[in-house]
Amino acid sequence: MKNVVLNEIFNEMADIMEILGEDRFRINSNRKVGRVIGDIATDIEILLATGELAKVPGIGKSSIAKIEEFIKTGAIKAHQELLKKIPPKLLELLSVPGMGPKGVKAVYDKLNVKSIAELKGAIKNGSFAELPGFGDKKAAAIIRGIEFLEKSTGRIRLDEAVGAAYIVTDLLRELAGTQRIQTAGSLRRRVETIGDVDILVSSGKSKKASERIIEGFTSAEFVEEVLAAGPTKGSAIIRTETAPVQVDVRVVPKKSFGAAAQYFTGSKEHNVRLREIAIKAGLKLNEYGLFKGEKMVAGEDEEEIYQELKLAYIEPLLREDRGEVEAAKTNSLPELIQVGDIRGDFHMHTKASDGNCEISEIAEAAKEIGYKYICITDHSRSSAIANGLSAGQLAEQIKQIRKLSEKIKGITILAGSEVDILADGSMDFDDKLLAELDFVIASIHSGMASPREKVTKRTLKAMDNPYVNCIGHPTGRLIGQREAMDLDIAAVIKHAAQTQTALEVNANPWRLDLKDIHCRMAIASGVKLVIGTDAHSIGGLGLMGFGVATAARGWATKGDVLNTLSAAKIKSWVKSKRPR
DNA sequence: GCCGTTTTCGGCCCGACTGTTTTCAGTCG
Repeated sequence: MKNVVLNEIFNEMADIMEILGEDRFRINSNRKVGRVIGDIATDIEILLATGELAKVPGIGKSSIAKIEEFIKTGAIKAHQELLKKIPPKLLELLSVPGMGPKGVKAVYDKLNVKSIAELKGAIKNGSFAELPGFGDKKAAAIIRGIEFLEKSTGRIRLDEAVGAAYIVTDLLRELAGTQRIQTAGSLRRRVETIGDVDILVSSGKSKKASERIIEGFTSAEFVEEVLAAGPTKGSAIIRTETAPVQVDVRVVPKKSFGAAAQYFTGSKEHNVRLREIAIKAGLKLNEYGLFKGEKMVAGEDEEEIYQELKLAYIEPLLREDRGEVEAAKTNSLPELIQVGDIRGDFHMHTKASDGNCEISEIAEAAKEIGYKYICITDHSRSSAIANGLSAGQLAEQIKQIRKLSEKIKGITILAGSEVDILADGSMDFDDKLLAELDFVIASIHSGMASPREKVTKRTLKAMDNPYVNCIGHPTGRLIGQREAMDLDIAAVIKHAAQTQTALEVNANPWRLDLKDIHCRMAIASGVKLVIGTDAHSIGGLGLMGFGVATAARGWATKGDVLNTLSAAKIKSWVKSKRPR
């Protein structure tokens, strides 16, 4: 798919135009085109060919011409022209916290600084601080920004963000004057990676109460560095078990709590849409409330804001300006799947392969959660590193599972396997053995760097096997660590629909694979999702929420997810693909 | 550059904090 590279091109054009000081509305427009392309789950070439692209909001004639040019020639002239206007490394300066387009233009024009390395030099020799509008403090802030950039790994995983949020909310709860506490931002929307953690607090009326809360936060022992501390907002880098995390705390009055929650949950693009709707209705929306003139018409609760704007309530998970505002207008939002709808977990490992607990232990733990069934899916023999089971060992395990499922009351234990898809697309076990299993997940664990055609073909062939019920972690990505395979996801989804094969939403926060927009694409094609925690321990079962959130971000309803069915229904679903 | 139950022209989201300023621009979210 050319979506990703087009997304980058349009963003780069916007960045360059911003440095050059061009019209900000055109800049915004280009940025929006980039984002919209990045969010689209369908191959942009297909959209272009079918004429659907013209219907996508935000993409106009001029952008369509550019996209067409790119698909035909592999480049966009306007983009090339812009690139000629600035030195290649200048854009990296924008990534330094504290350096915006104006700052970049100033250091380039006046000091001929063309890269982060040269910026460092200009700060060291003092020329930076002498620029008009700059100074010693700004110089120090930029140096800190560069250091942060050098040591940080960028965005953090969801589980890390959740951990950081706990550290801070635990403290805030203990502080005098705090009333309601709510995590907001991308963490509340359960975006796959988080830049910084936003936490919202409501406090009593006095300004002092608010100041004390910010002070309590910024002076906490876990704070490594205070980035900003005003009367209502504090921003700090905190220590966590894994990485340093930036946390922003905002204190708002009780009557504005809902408006602030709405505002700080974002996404920015979603909020822009809401404010536009407000303006058209003669209202004004900000973090303090929805106003008609001076009068507040909504603000204490989030729901009333949407209500007053004549929109159905939009769940945080959907607030990305990916069509949810339009759906809210016509009251056609999906009823999203929730953790409570999940009746069982399909993907887990035990001591037999690379897990650390017994089947009985994980079954009891699952029963405790309230599941009606689990499916044991240890690795197959080719996953030697993961101590994969031989055919004989799996046959033994199946017997063991049947006995345990009888013995442990209140939960059904299904016998499954996470079978390797071999290099030629065949399965690591023969069909006779696979036929003994209740559910088969097929996964690629090797040759992930192979060319697109090869990894795609492998996956398609696996789905042709009548005993394969689900493709595990279809793209193989590890967030922040390993790129996804160069898989033709559109082809995989199409074939999944044709072969009645489900696609996994691996709930492990390292994976979240399929990711949200791929889930949406699969659902649109009628493909069922299976949410699996890929637990390697009892604690791993607790990751289900991340998978459910990811599916819901892809607009999944209960009906789109196999985990919401009973064990009996699962069995008949499996049976319907098998030869009679 | 994009868009239209106030518009095919004339608009286009909002506020906190910081630093360098004597009233505001830049950056961030």
